Amino acid sequence: MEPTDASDHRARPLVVDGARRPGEPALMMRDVAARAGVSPATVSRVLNNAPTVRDEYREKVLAAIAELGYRPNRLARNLRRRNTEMVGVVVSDIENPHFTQMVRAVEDAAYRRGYRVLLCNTDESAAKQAAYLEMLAAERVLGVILSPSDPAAPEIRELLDHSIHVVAFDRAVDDERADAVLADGGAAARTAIRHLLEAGHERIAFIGGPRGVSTGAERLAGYEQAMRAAGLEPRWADGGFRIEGGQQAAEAMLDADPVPSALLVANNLMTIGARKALAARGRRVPADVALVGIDDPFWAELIEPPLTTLAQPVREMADRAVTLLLERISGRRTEPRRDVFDFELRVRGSSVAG
Amino acid sequence: MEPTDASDHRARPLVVDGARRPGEPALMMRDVAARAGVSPATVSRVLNNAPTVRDEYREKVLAAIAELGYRPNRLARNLRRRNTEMVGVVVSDIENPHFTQMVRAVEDAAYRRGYRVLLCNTDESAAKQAAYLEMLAAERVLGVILSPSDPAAPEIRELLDHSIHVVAFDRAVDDERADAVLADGGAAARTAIRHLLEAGHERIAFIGGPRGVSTGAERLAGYEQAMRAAGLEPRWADGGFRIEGGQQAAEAMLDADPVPSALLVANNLMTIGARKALAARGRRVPADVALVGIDDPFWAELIEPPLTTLAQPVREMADRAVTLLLERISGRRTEPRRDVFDFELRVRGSSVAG
DNA sequence: CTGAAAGCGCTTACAG
DNA sequence: CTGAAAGCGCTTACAG
Repeated sequence: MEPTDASDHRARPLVVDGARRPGEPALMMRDVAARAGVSPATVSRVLNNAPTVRDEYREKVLAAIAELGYRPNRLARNLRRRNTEMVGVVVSDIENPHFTQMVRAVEDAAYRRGYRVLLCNTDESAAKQAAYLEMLAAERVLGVILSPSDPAAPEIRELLDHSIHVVAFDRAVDDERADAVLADGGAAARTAIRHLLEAGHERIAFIGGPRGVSTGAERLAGYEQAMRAAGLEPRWADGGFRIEGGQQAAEAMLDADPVPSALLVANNLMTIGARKALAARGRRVPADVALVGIDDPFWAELIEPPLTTLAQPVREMADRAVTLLLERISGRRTEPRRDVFDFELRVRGSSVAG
Repeated sequence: MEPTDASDHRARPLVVDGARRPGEPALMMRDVAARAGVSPATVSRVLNNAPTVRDEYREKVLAAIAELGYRPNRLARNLRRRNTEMVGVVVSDIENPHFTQMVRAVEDAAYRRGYRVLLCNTDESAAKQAAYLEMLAAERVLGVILSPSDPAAPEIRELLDHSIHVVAFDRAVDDERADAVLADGGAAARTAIRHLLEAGHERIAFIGGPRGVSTGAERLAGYEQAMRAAGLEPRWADGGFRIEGGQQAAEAMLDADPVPSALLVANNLMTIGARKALAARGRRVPADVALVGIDDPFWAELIEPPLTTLAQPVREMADRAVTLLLERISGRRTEPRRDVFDFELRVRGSSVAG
């Protein structure tokens, strides 16, 4: 038996022949009202759990709903109430396990609270982000959880102007009225460098992401800072947060002189690319080159050697994002808020000799 | 002051700096109409690309829209038109890379055709599937692409009764009015067994999924059939399509006598579990035990040895599912249709000596 | 506590 | 080709 959740009010009618005939006009509130001998207003009150309905009526209405198999039309309610119960979730690549985890966690948190998720995948494209944000505005969603491809997009301002709440997730947005749930990528990079320094490395190179997004910029800054603090020369390349970019950047570094003894890679996709490059160049991990990746995708433990990572508390962060959104929606909070979480270093075989 | 039509009771201030002040009532069609000197009906026609609008008016309307920053309210259109541009996508676990690929591909195909995706994650729970399908019905989505946790759920019938189209994806549903886009899991299992027989294996065990869903049932049937045809005794266990289940099933098999020389695993999550079991028991792949997995997740090429898999053409299938849905929506087709795709064997290191 | 009536912001037959 | 008017199916002040 499945655990039944509270929202599951499936008092199922005995429909005589198994099904209403298809194509029949959908039932409306007034049909239920007629059957129950009350007004549509009363039906509406029952459906919305208004406390003021007499028990006798409530039961009649519930019975009529069950007998007829009535299903309210949300479209009408949404128009009347001028909003929906939907939350837009905008990510740049849902196939990236980091975002998959996040989408999953947001969906979960939203579902538990009675909200639904409209999924928007922007492919790191500013144009697609713009199209989606416009659509979310037109659709009058309650709020948007946004991991921006373009943090300065004018559509973000427009959403906020229309009082549609925005929570920046994972990556910051420029507009200061948005809430934000972020992880401290600068600290993550510094932690990683410290770990590699302790393991005796000095020639530590960095494969970074686009500096136009906050995660790209701050992870690079953290790396440079940690290297300079240790009296070492930073050396880095931009892999665009993509597999191929990571591979190309790593290949170039491995072909250069001196060859790095350790590689810090700024996201999980580029780490896949870096591993390909290492394999292609015949470099063993960690004997020849140590490898540390930011993000903790589930495959980190599947590969050989397992990948040392910096992990964000994705579920907690997703939960927080939904919480912040609901605080704003309910009006309990009006000032923007910015929560920053810490990464956690997970040492595995790719950075230390087994 | 703006030039206002006498009928416009809501004189609207000029927008000075490009941004409307937050909290102001949203612009409506009649505001645009007043500014352009036409009726709301004409604004609507322009917005919907009705061919009958005089060019001069069209331009005036477009200009007014741009100047005011008007964004139509989809909620109202949806109510009036009695539908939405949304498609529900229901999967049992979006974190399962197989479904991630599928959701991604469906989102892509839907986006290109102007539809949006409402994401529903059921966690293999019949109750959650029921709640989501009810919501999709209430929301009057155009259609549902469904990989069912519960193929016999009464909500599926209800959707179809309400003329909301359903395309079963990956897994079949009982109701015959639904379209279906499936892959031939029986043939996949037979192909896998043939491959292992050719490699000289005879003690081939199978880790299957729940027989309550079509993929679980038919992959098992294909395995049994192929084994019997080869004069071999089938041996299988149910791993519930989950990592832990796959691990437990594999451990039991490895502890039994005789130990299988090859393992066919019915989905990618259980394959992860099987690998854990093999590692825990100190069995080398493929030297001690060959391993073949159904599904071709991206991590199959990342691990050591790379995993031999049976791959579904997920993108093609997703495209087809969206196509079938749109055929039904447009009324171009009224009879249900069922498309079955073939898996493809991808031989990698886990099943043949390197 | 309940009902009649207005209204959410569009679209679309209908008449001109 | 265009506009006035009705209506999509609910919710919610308002009056009783």
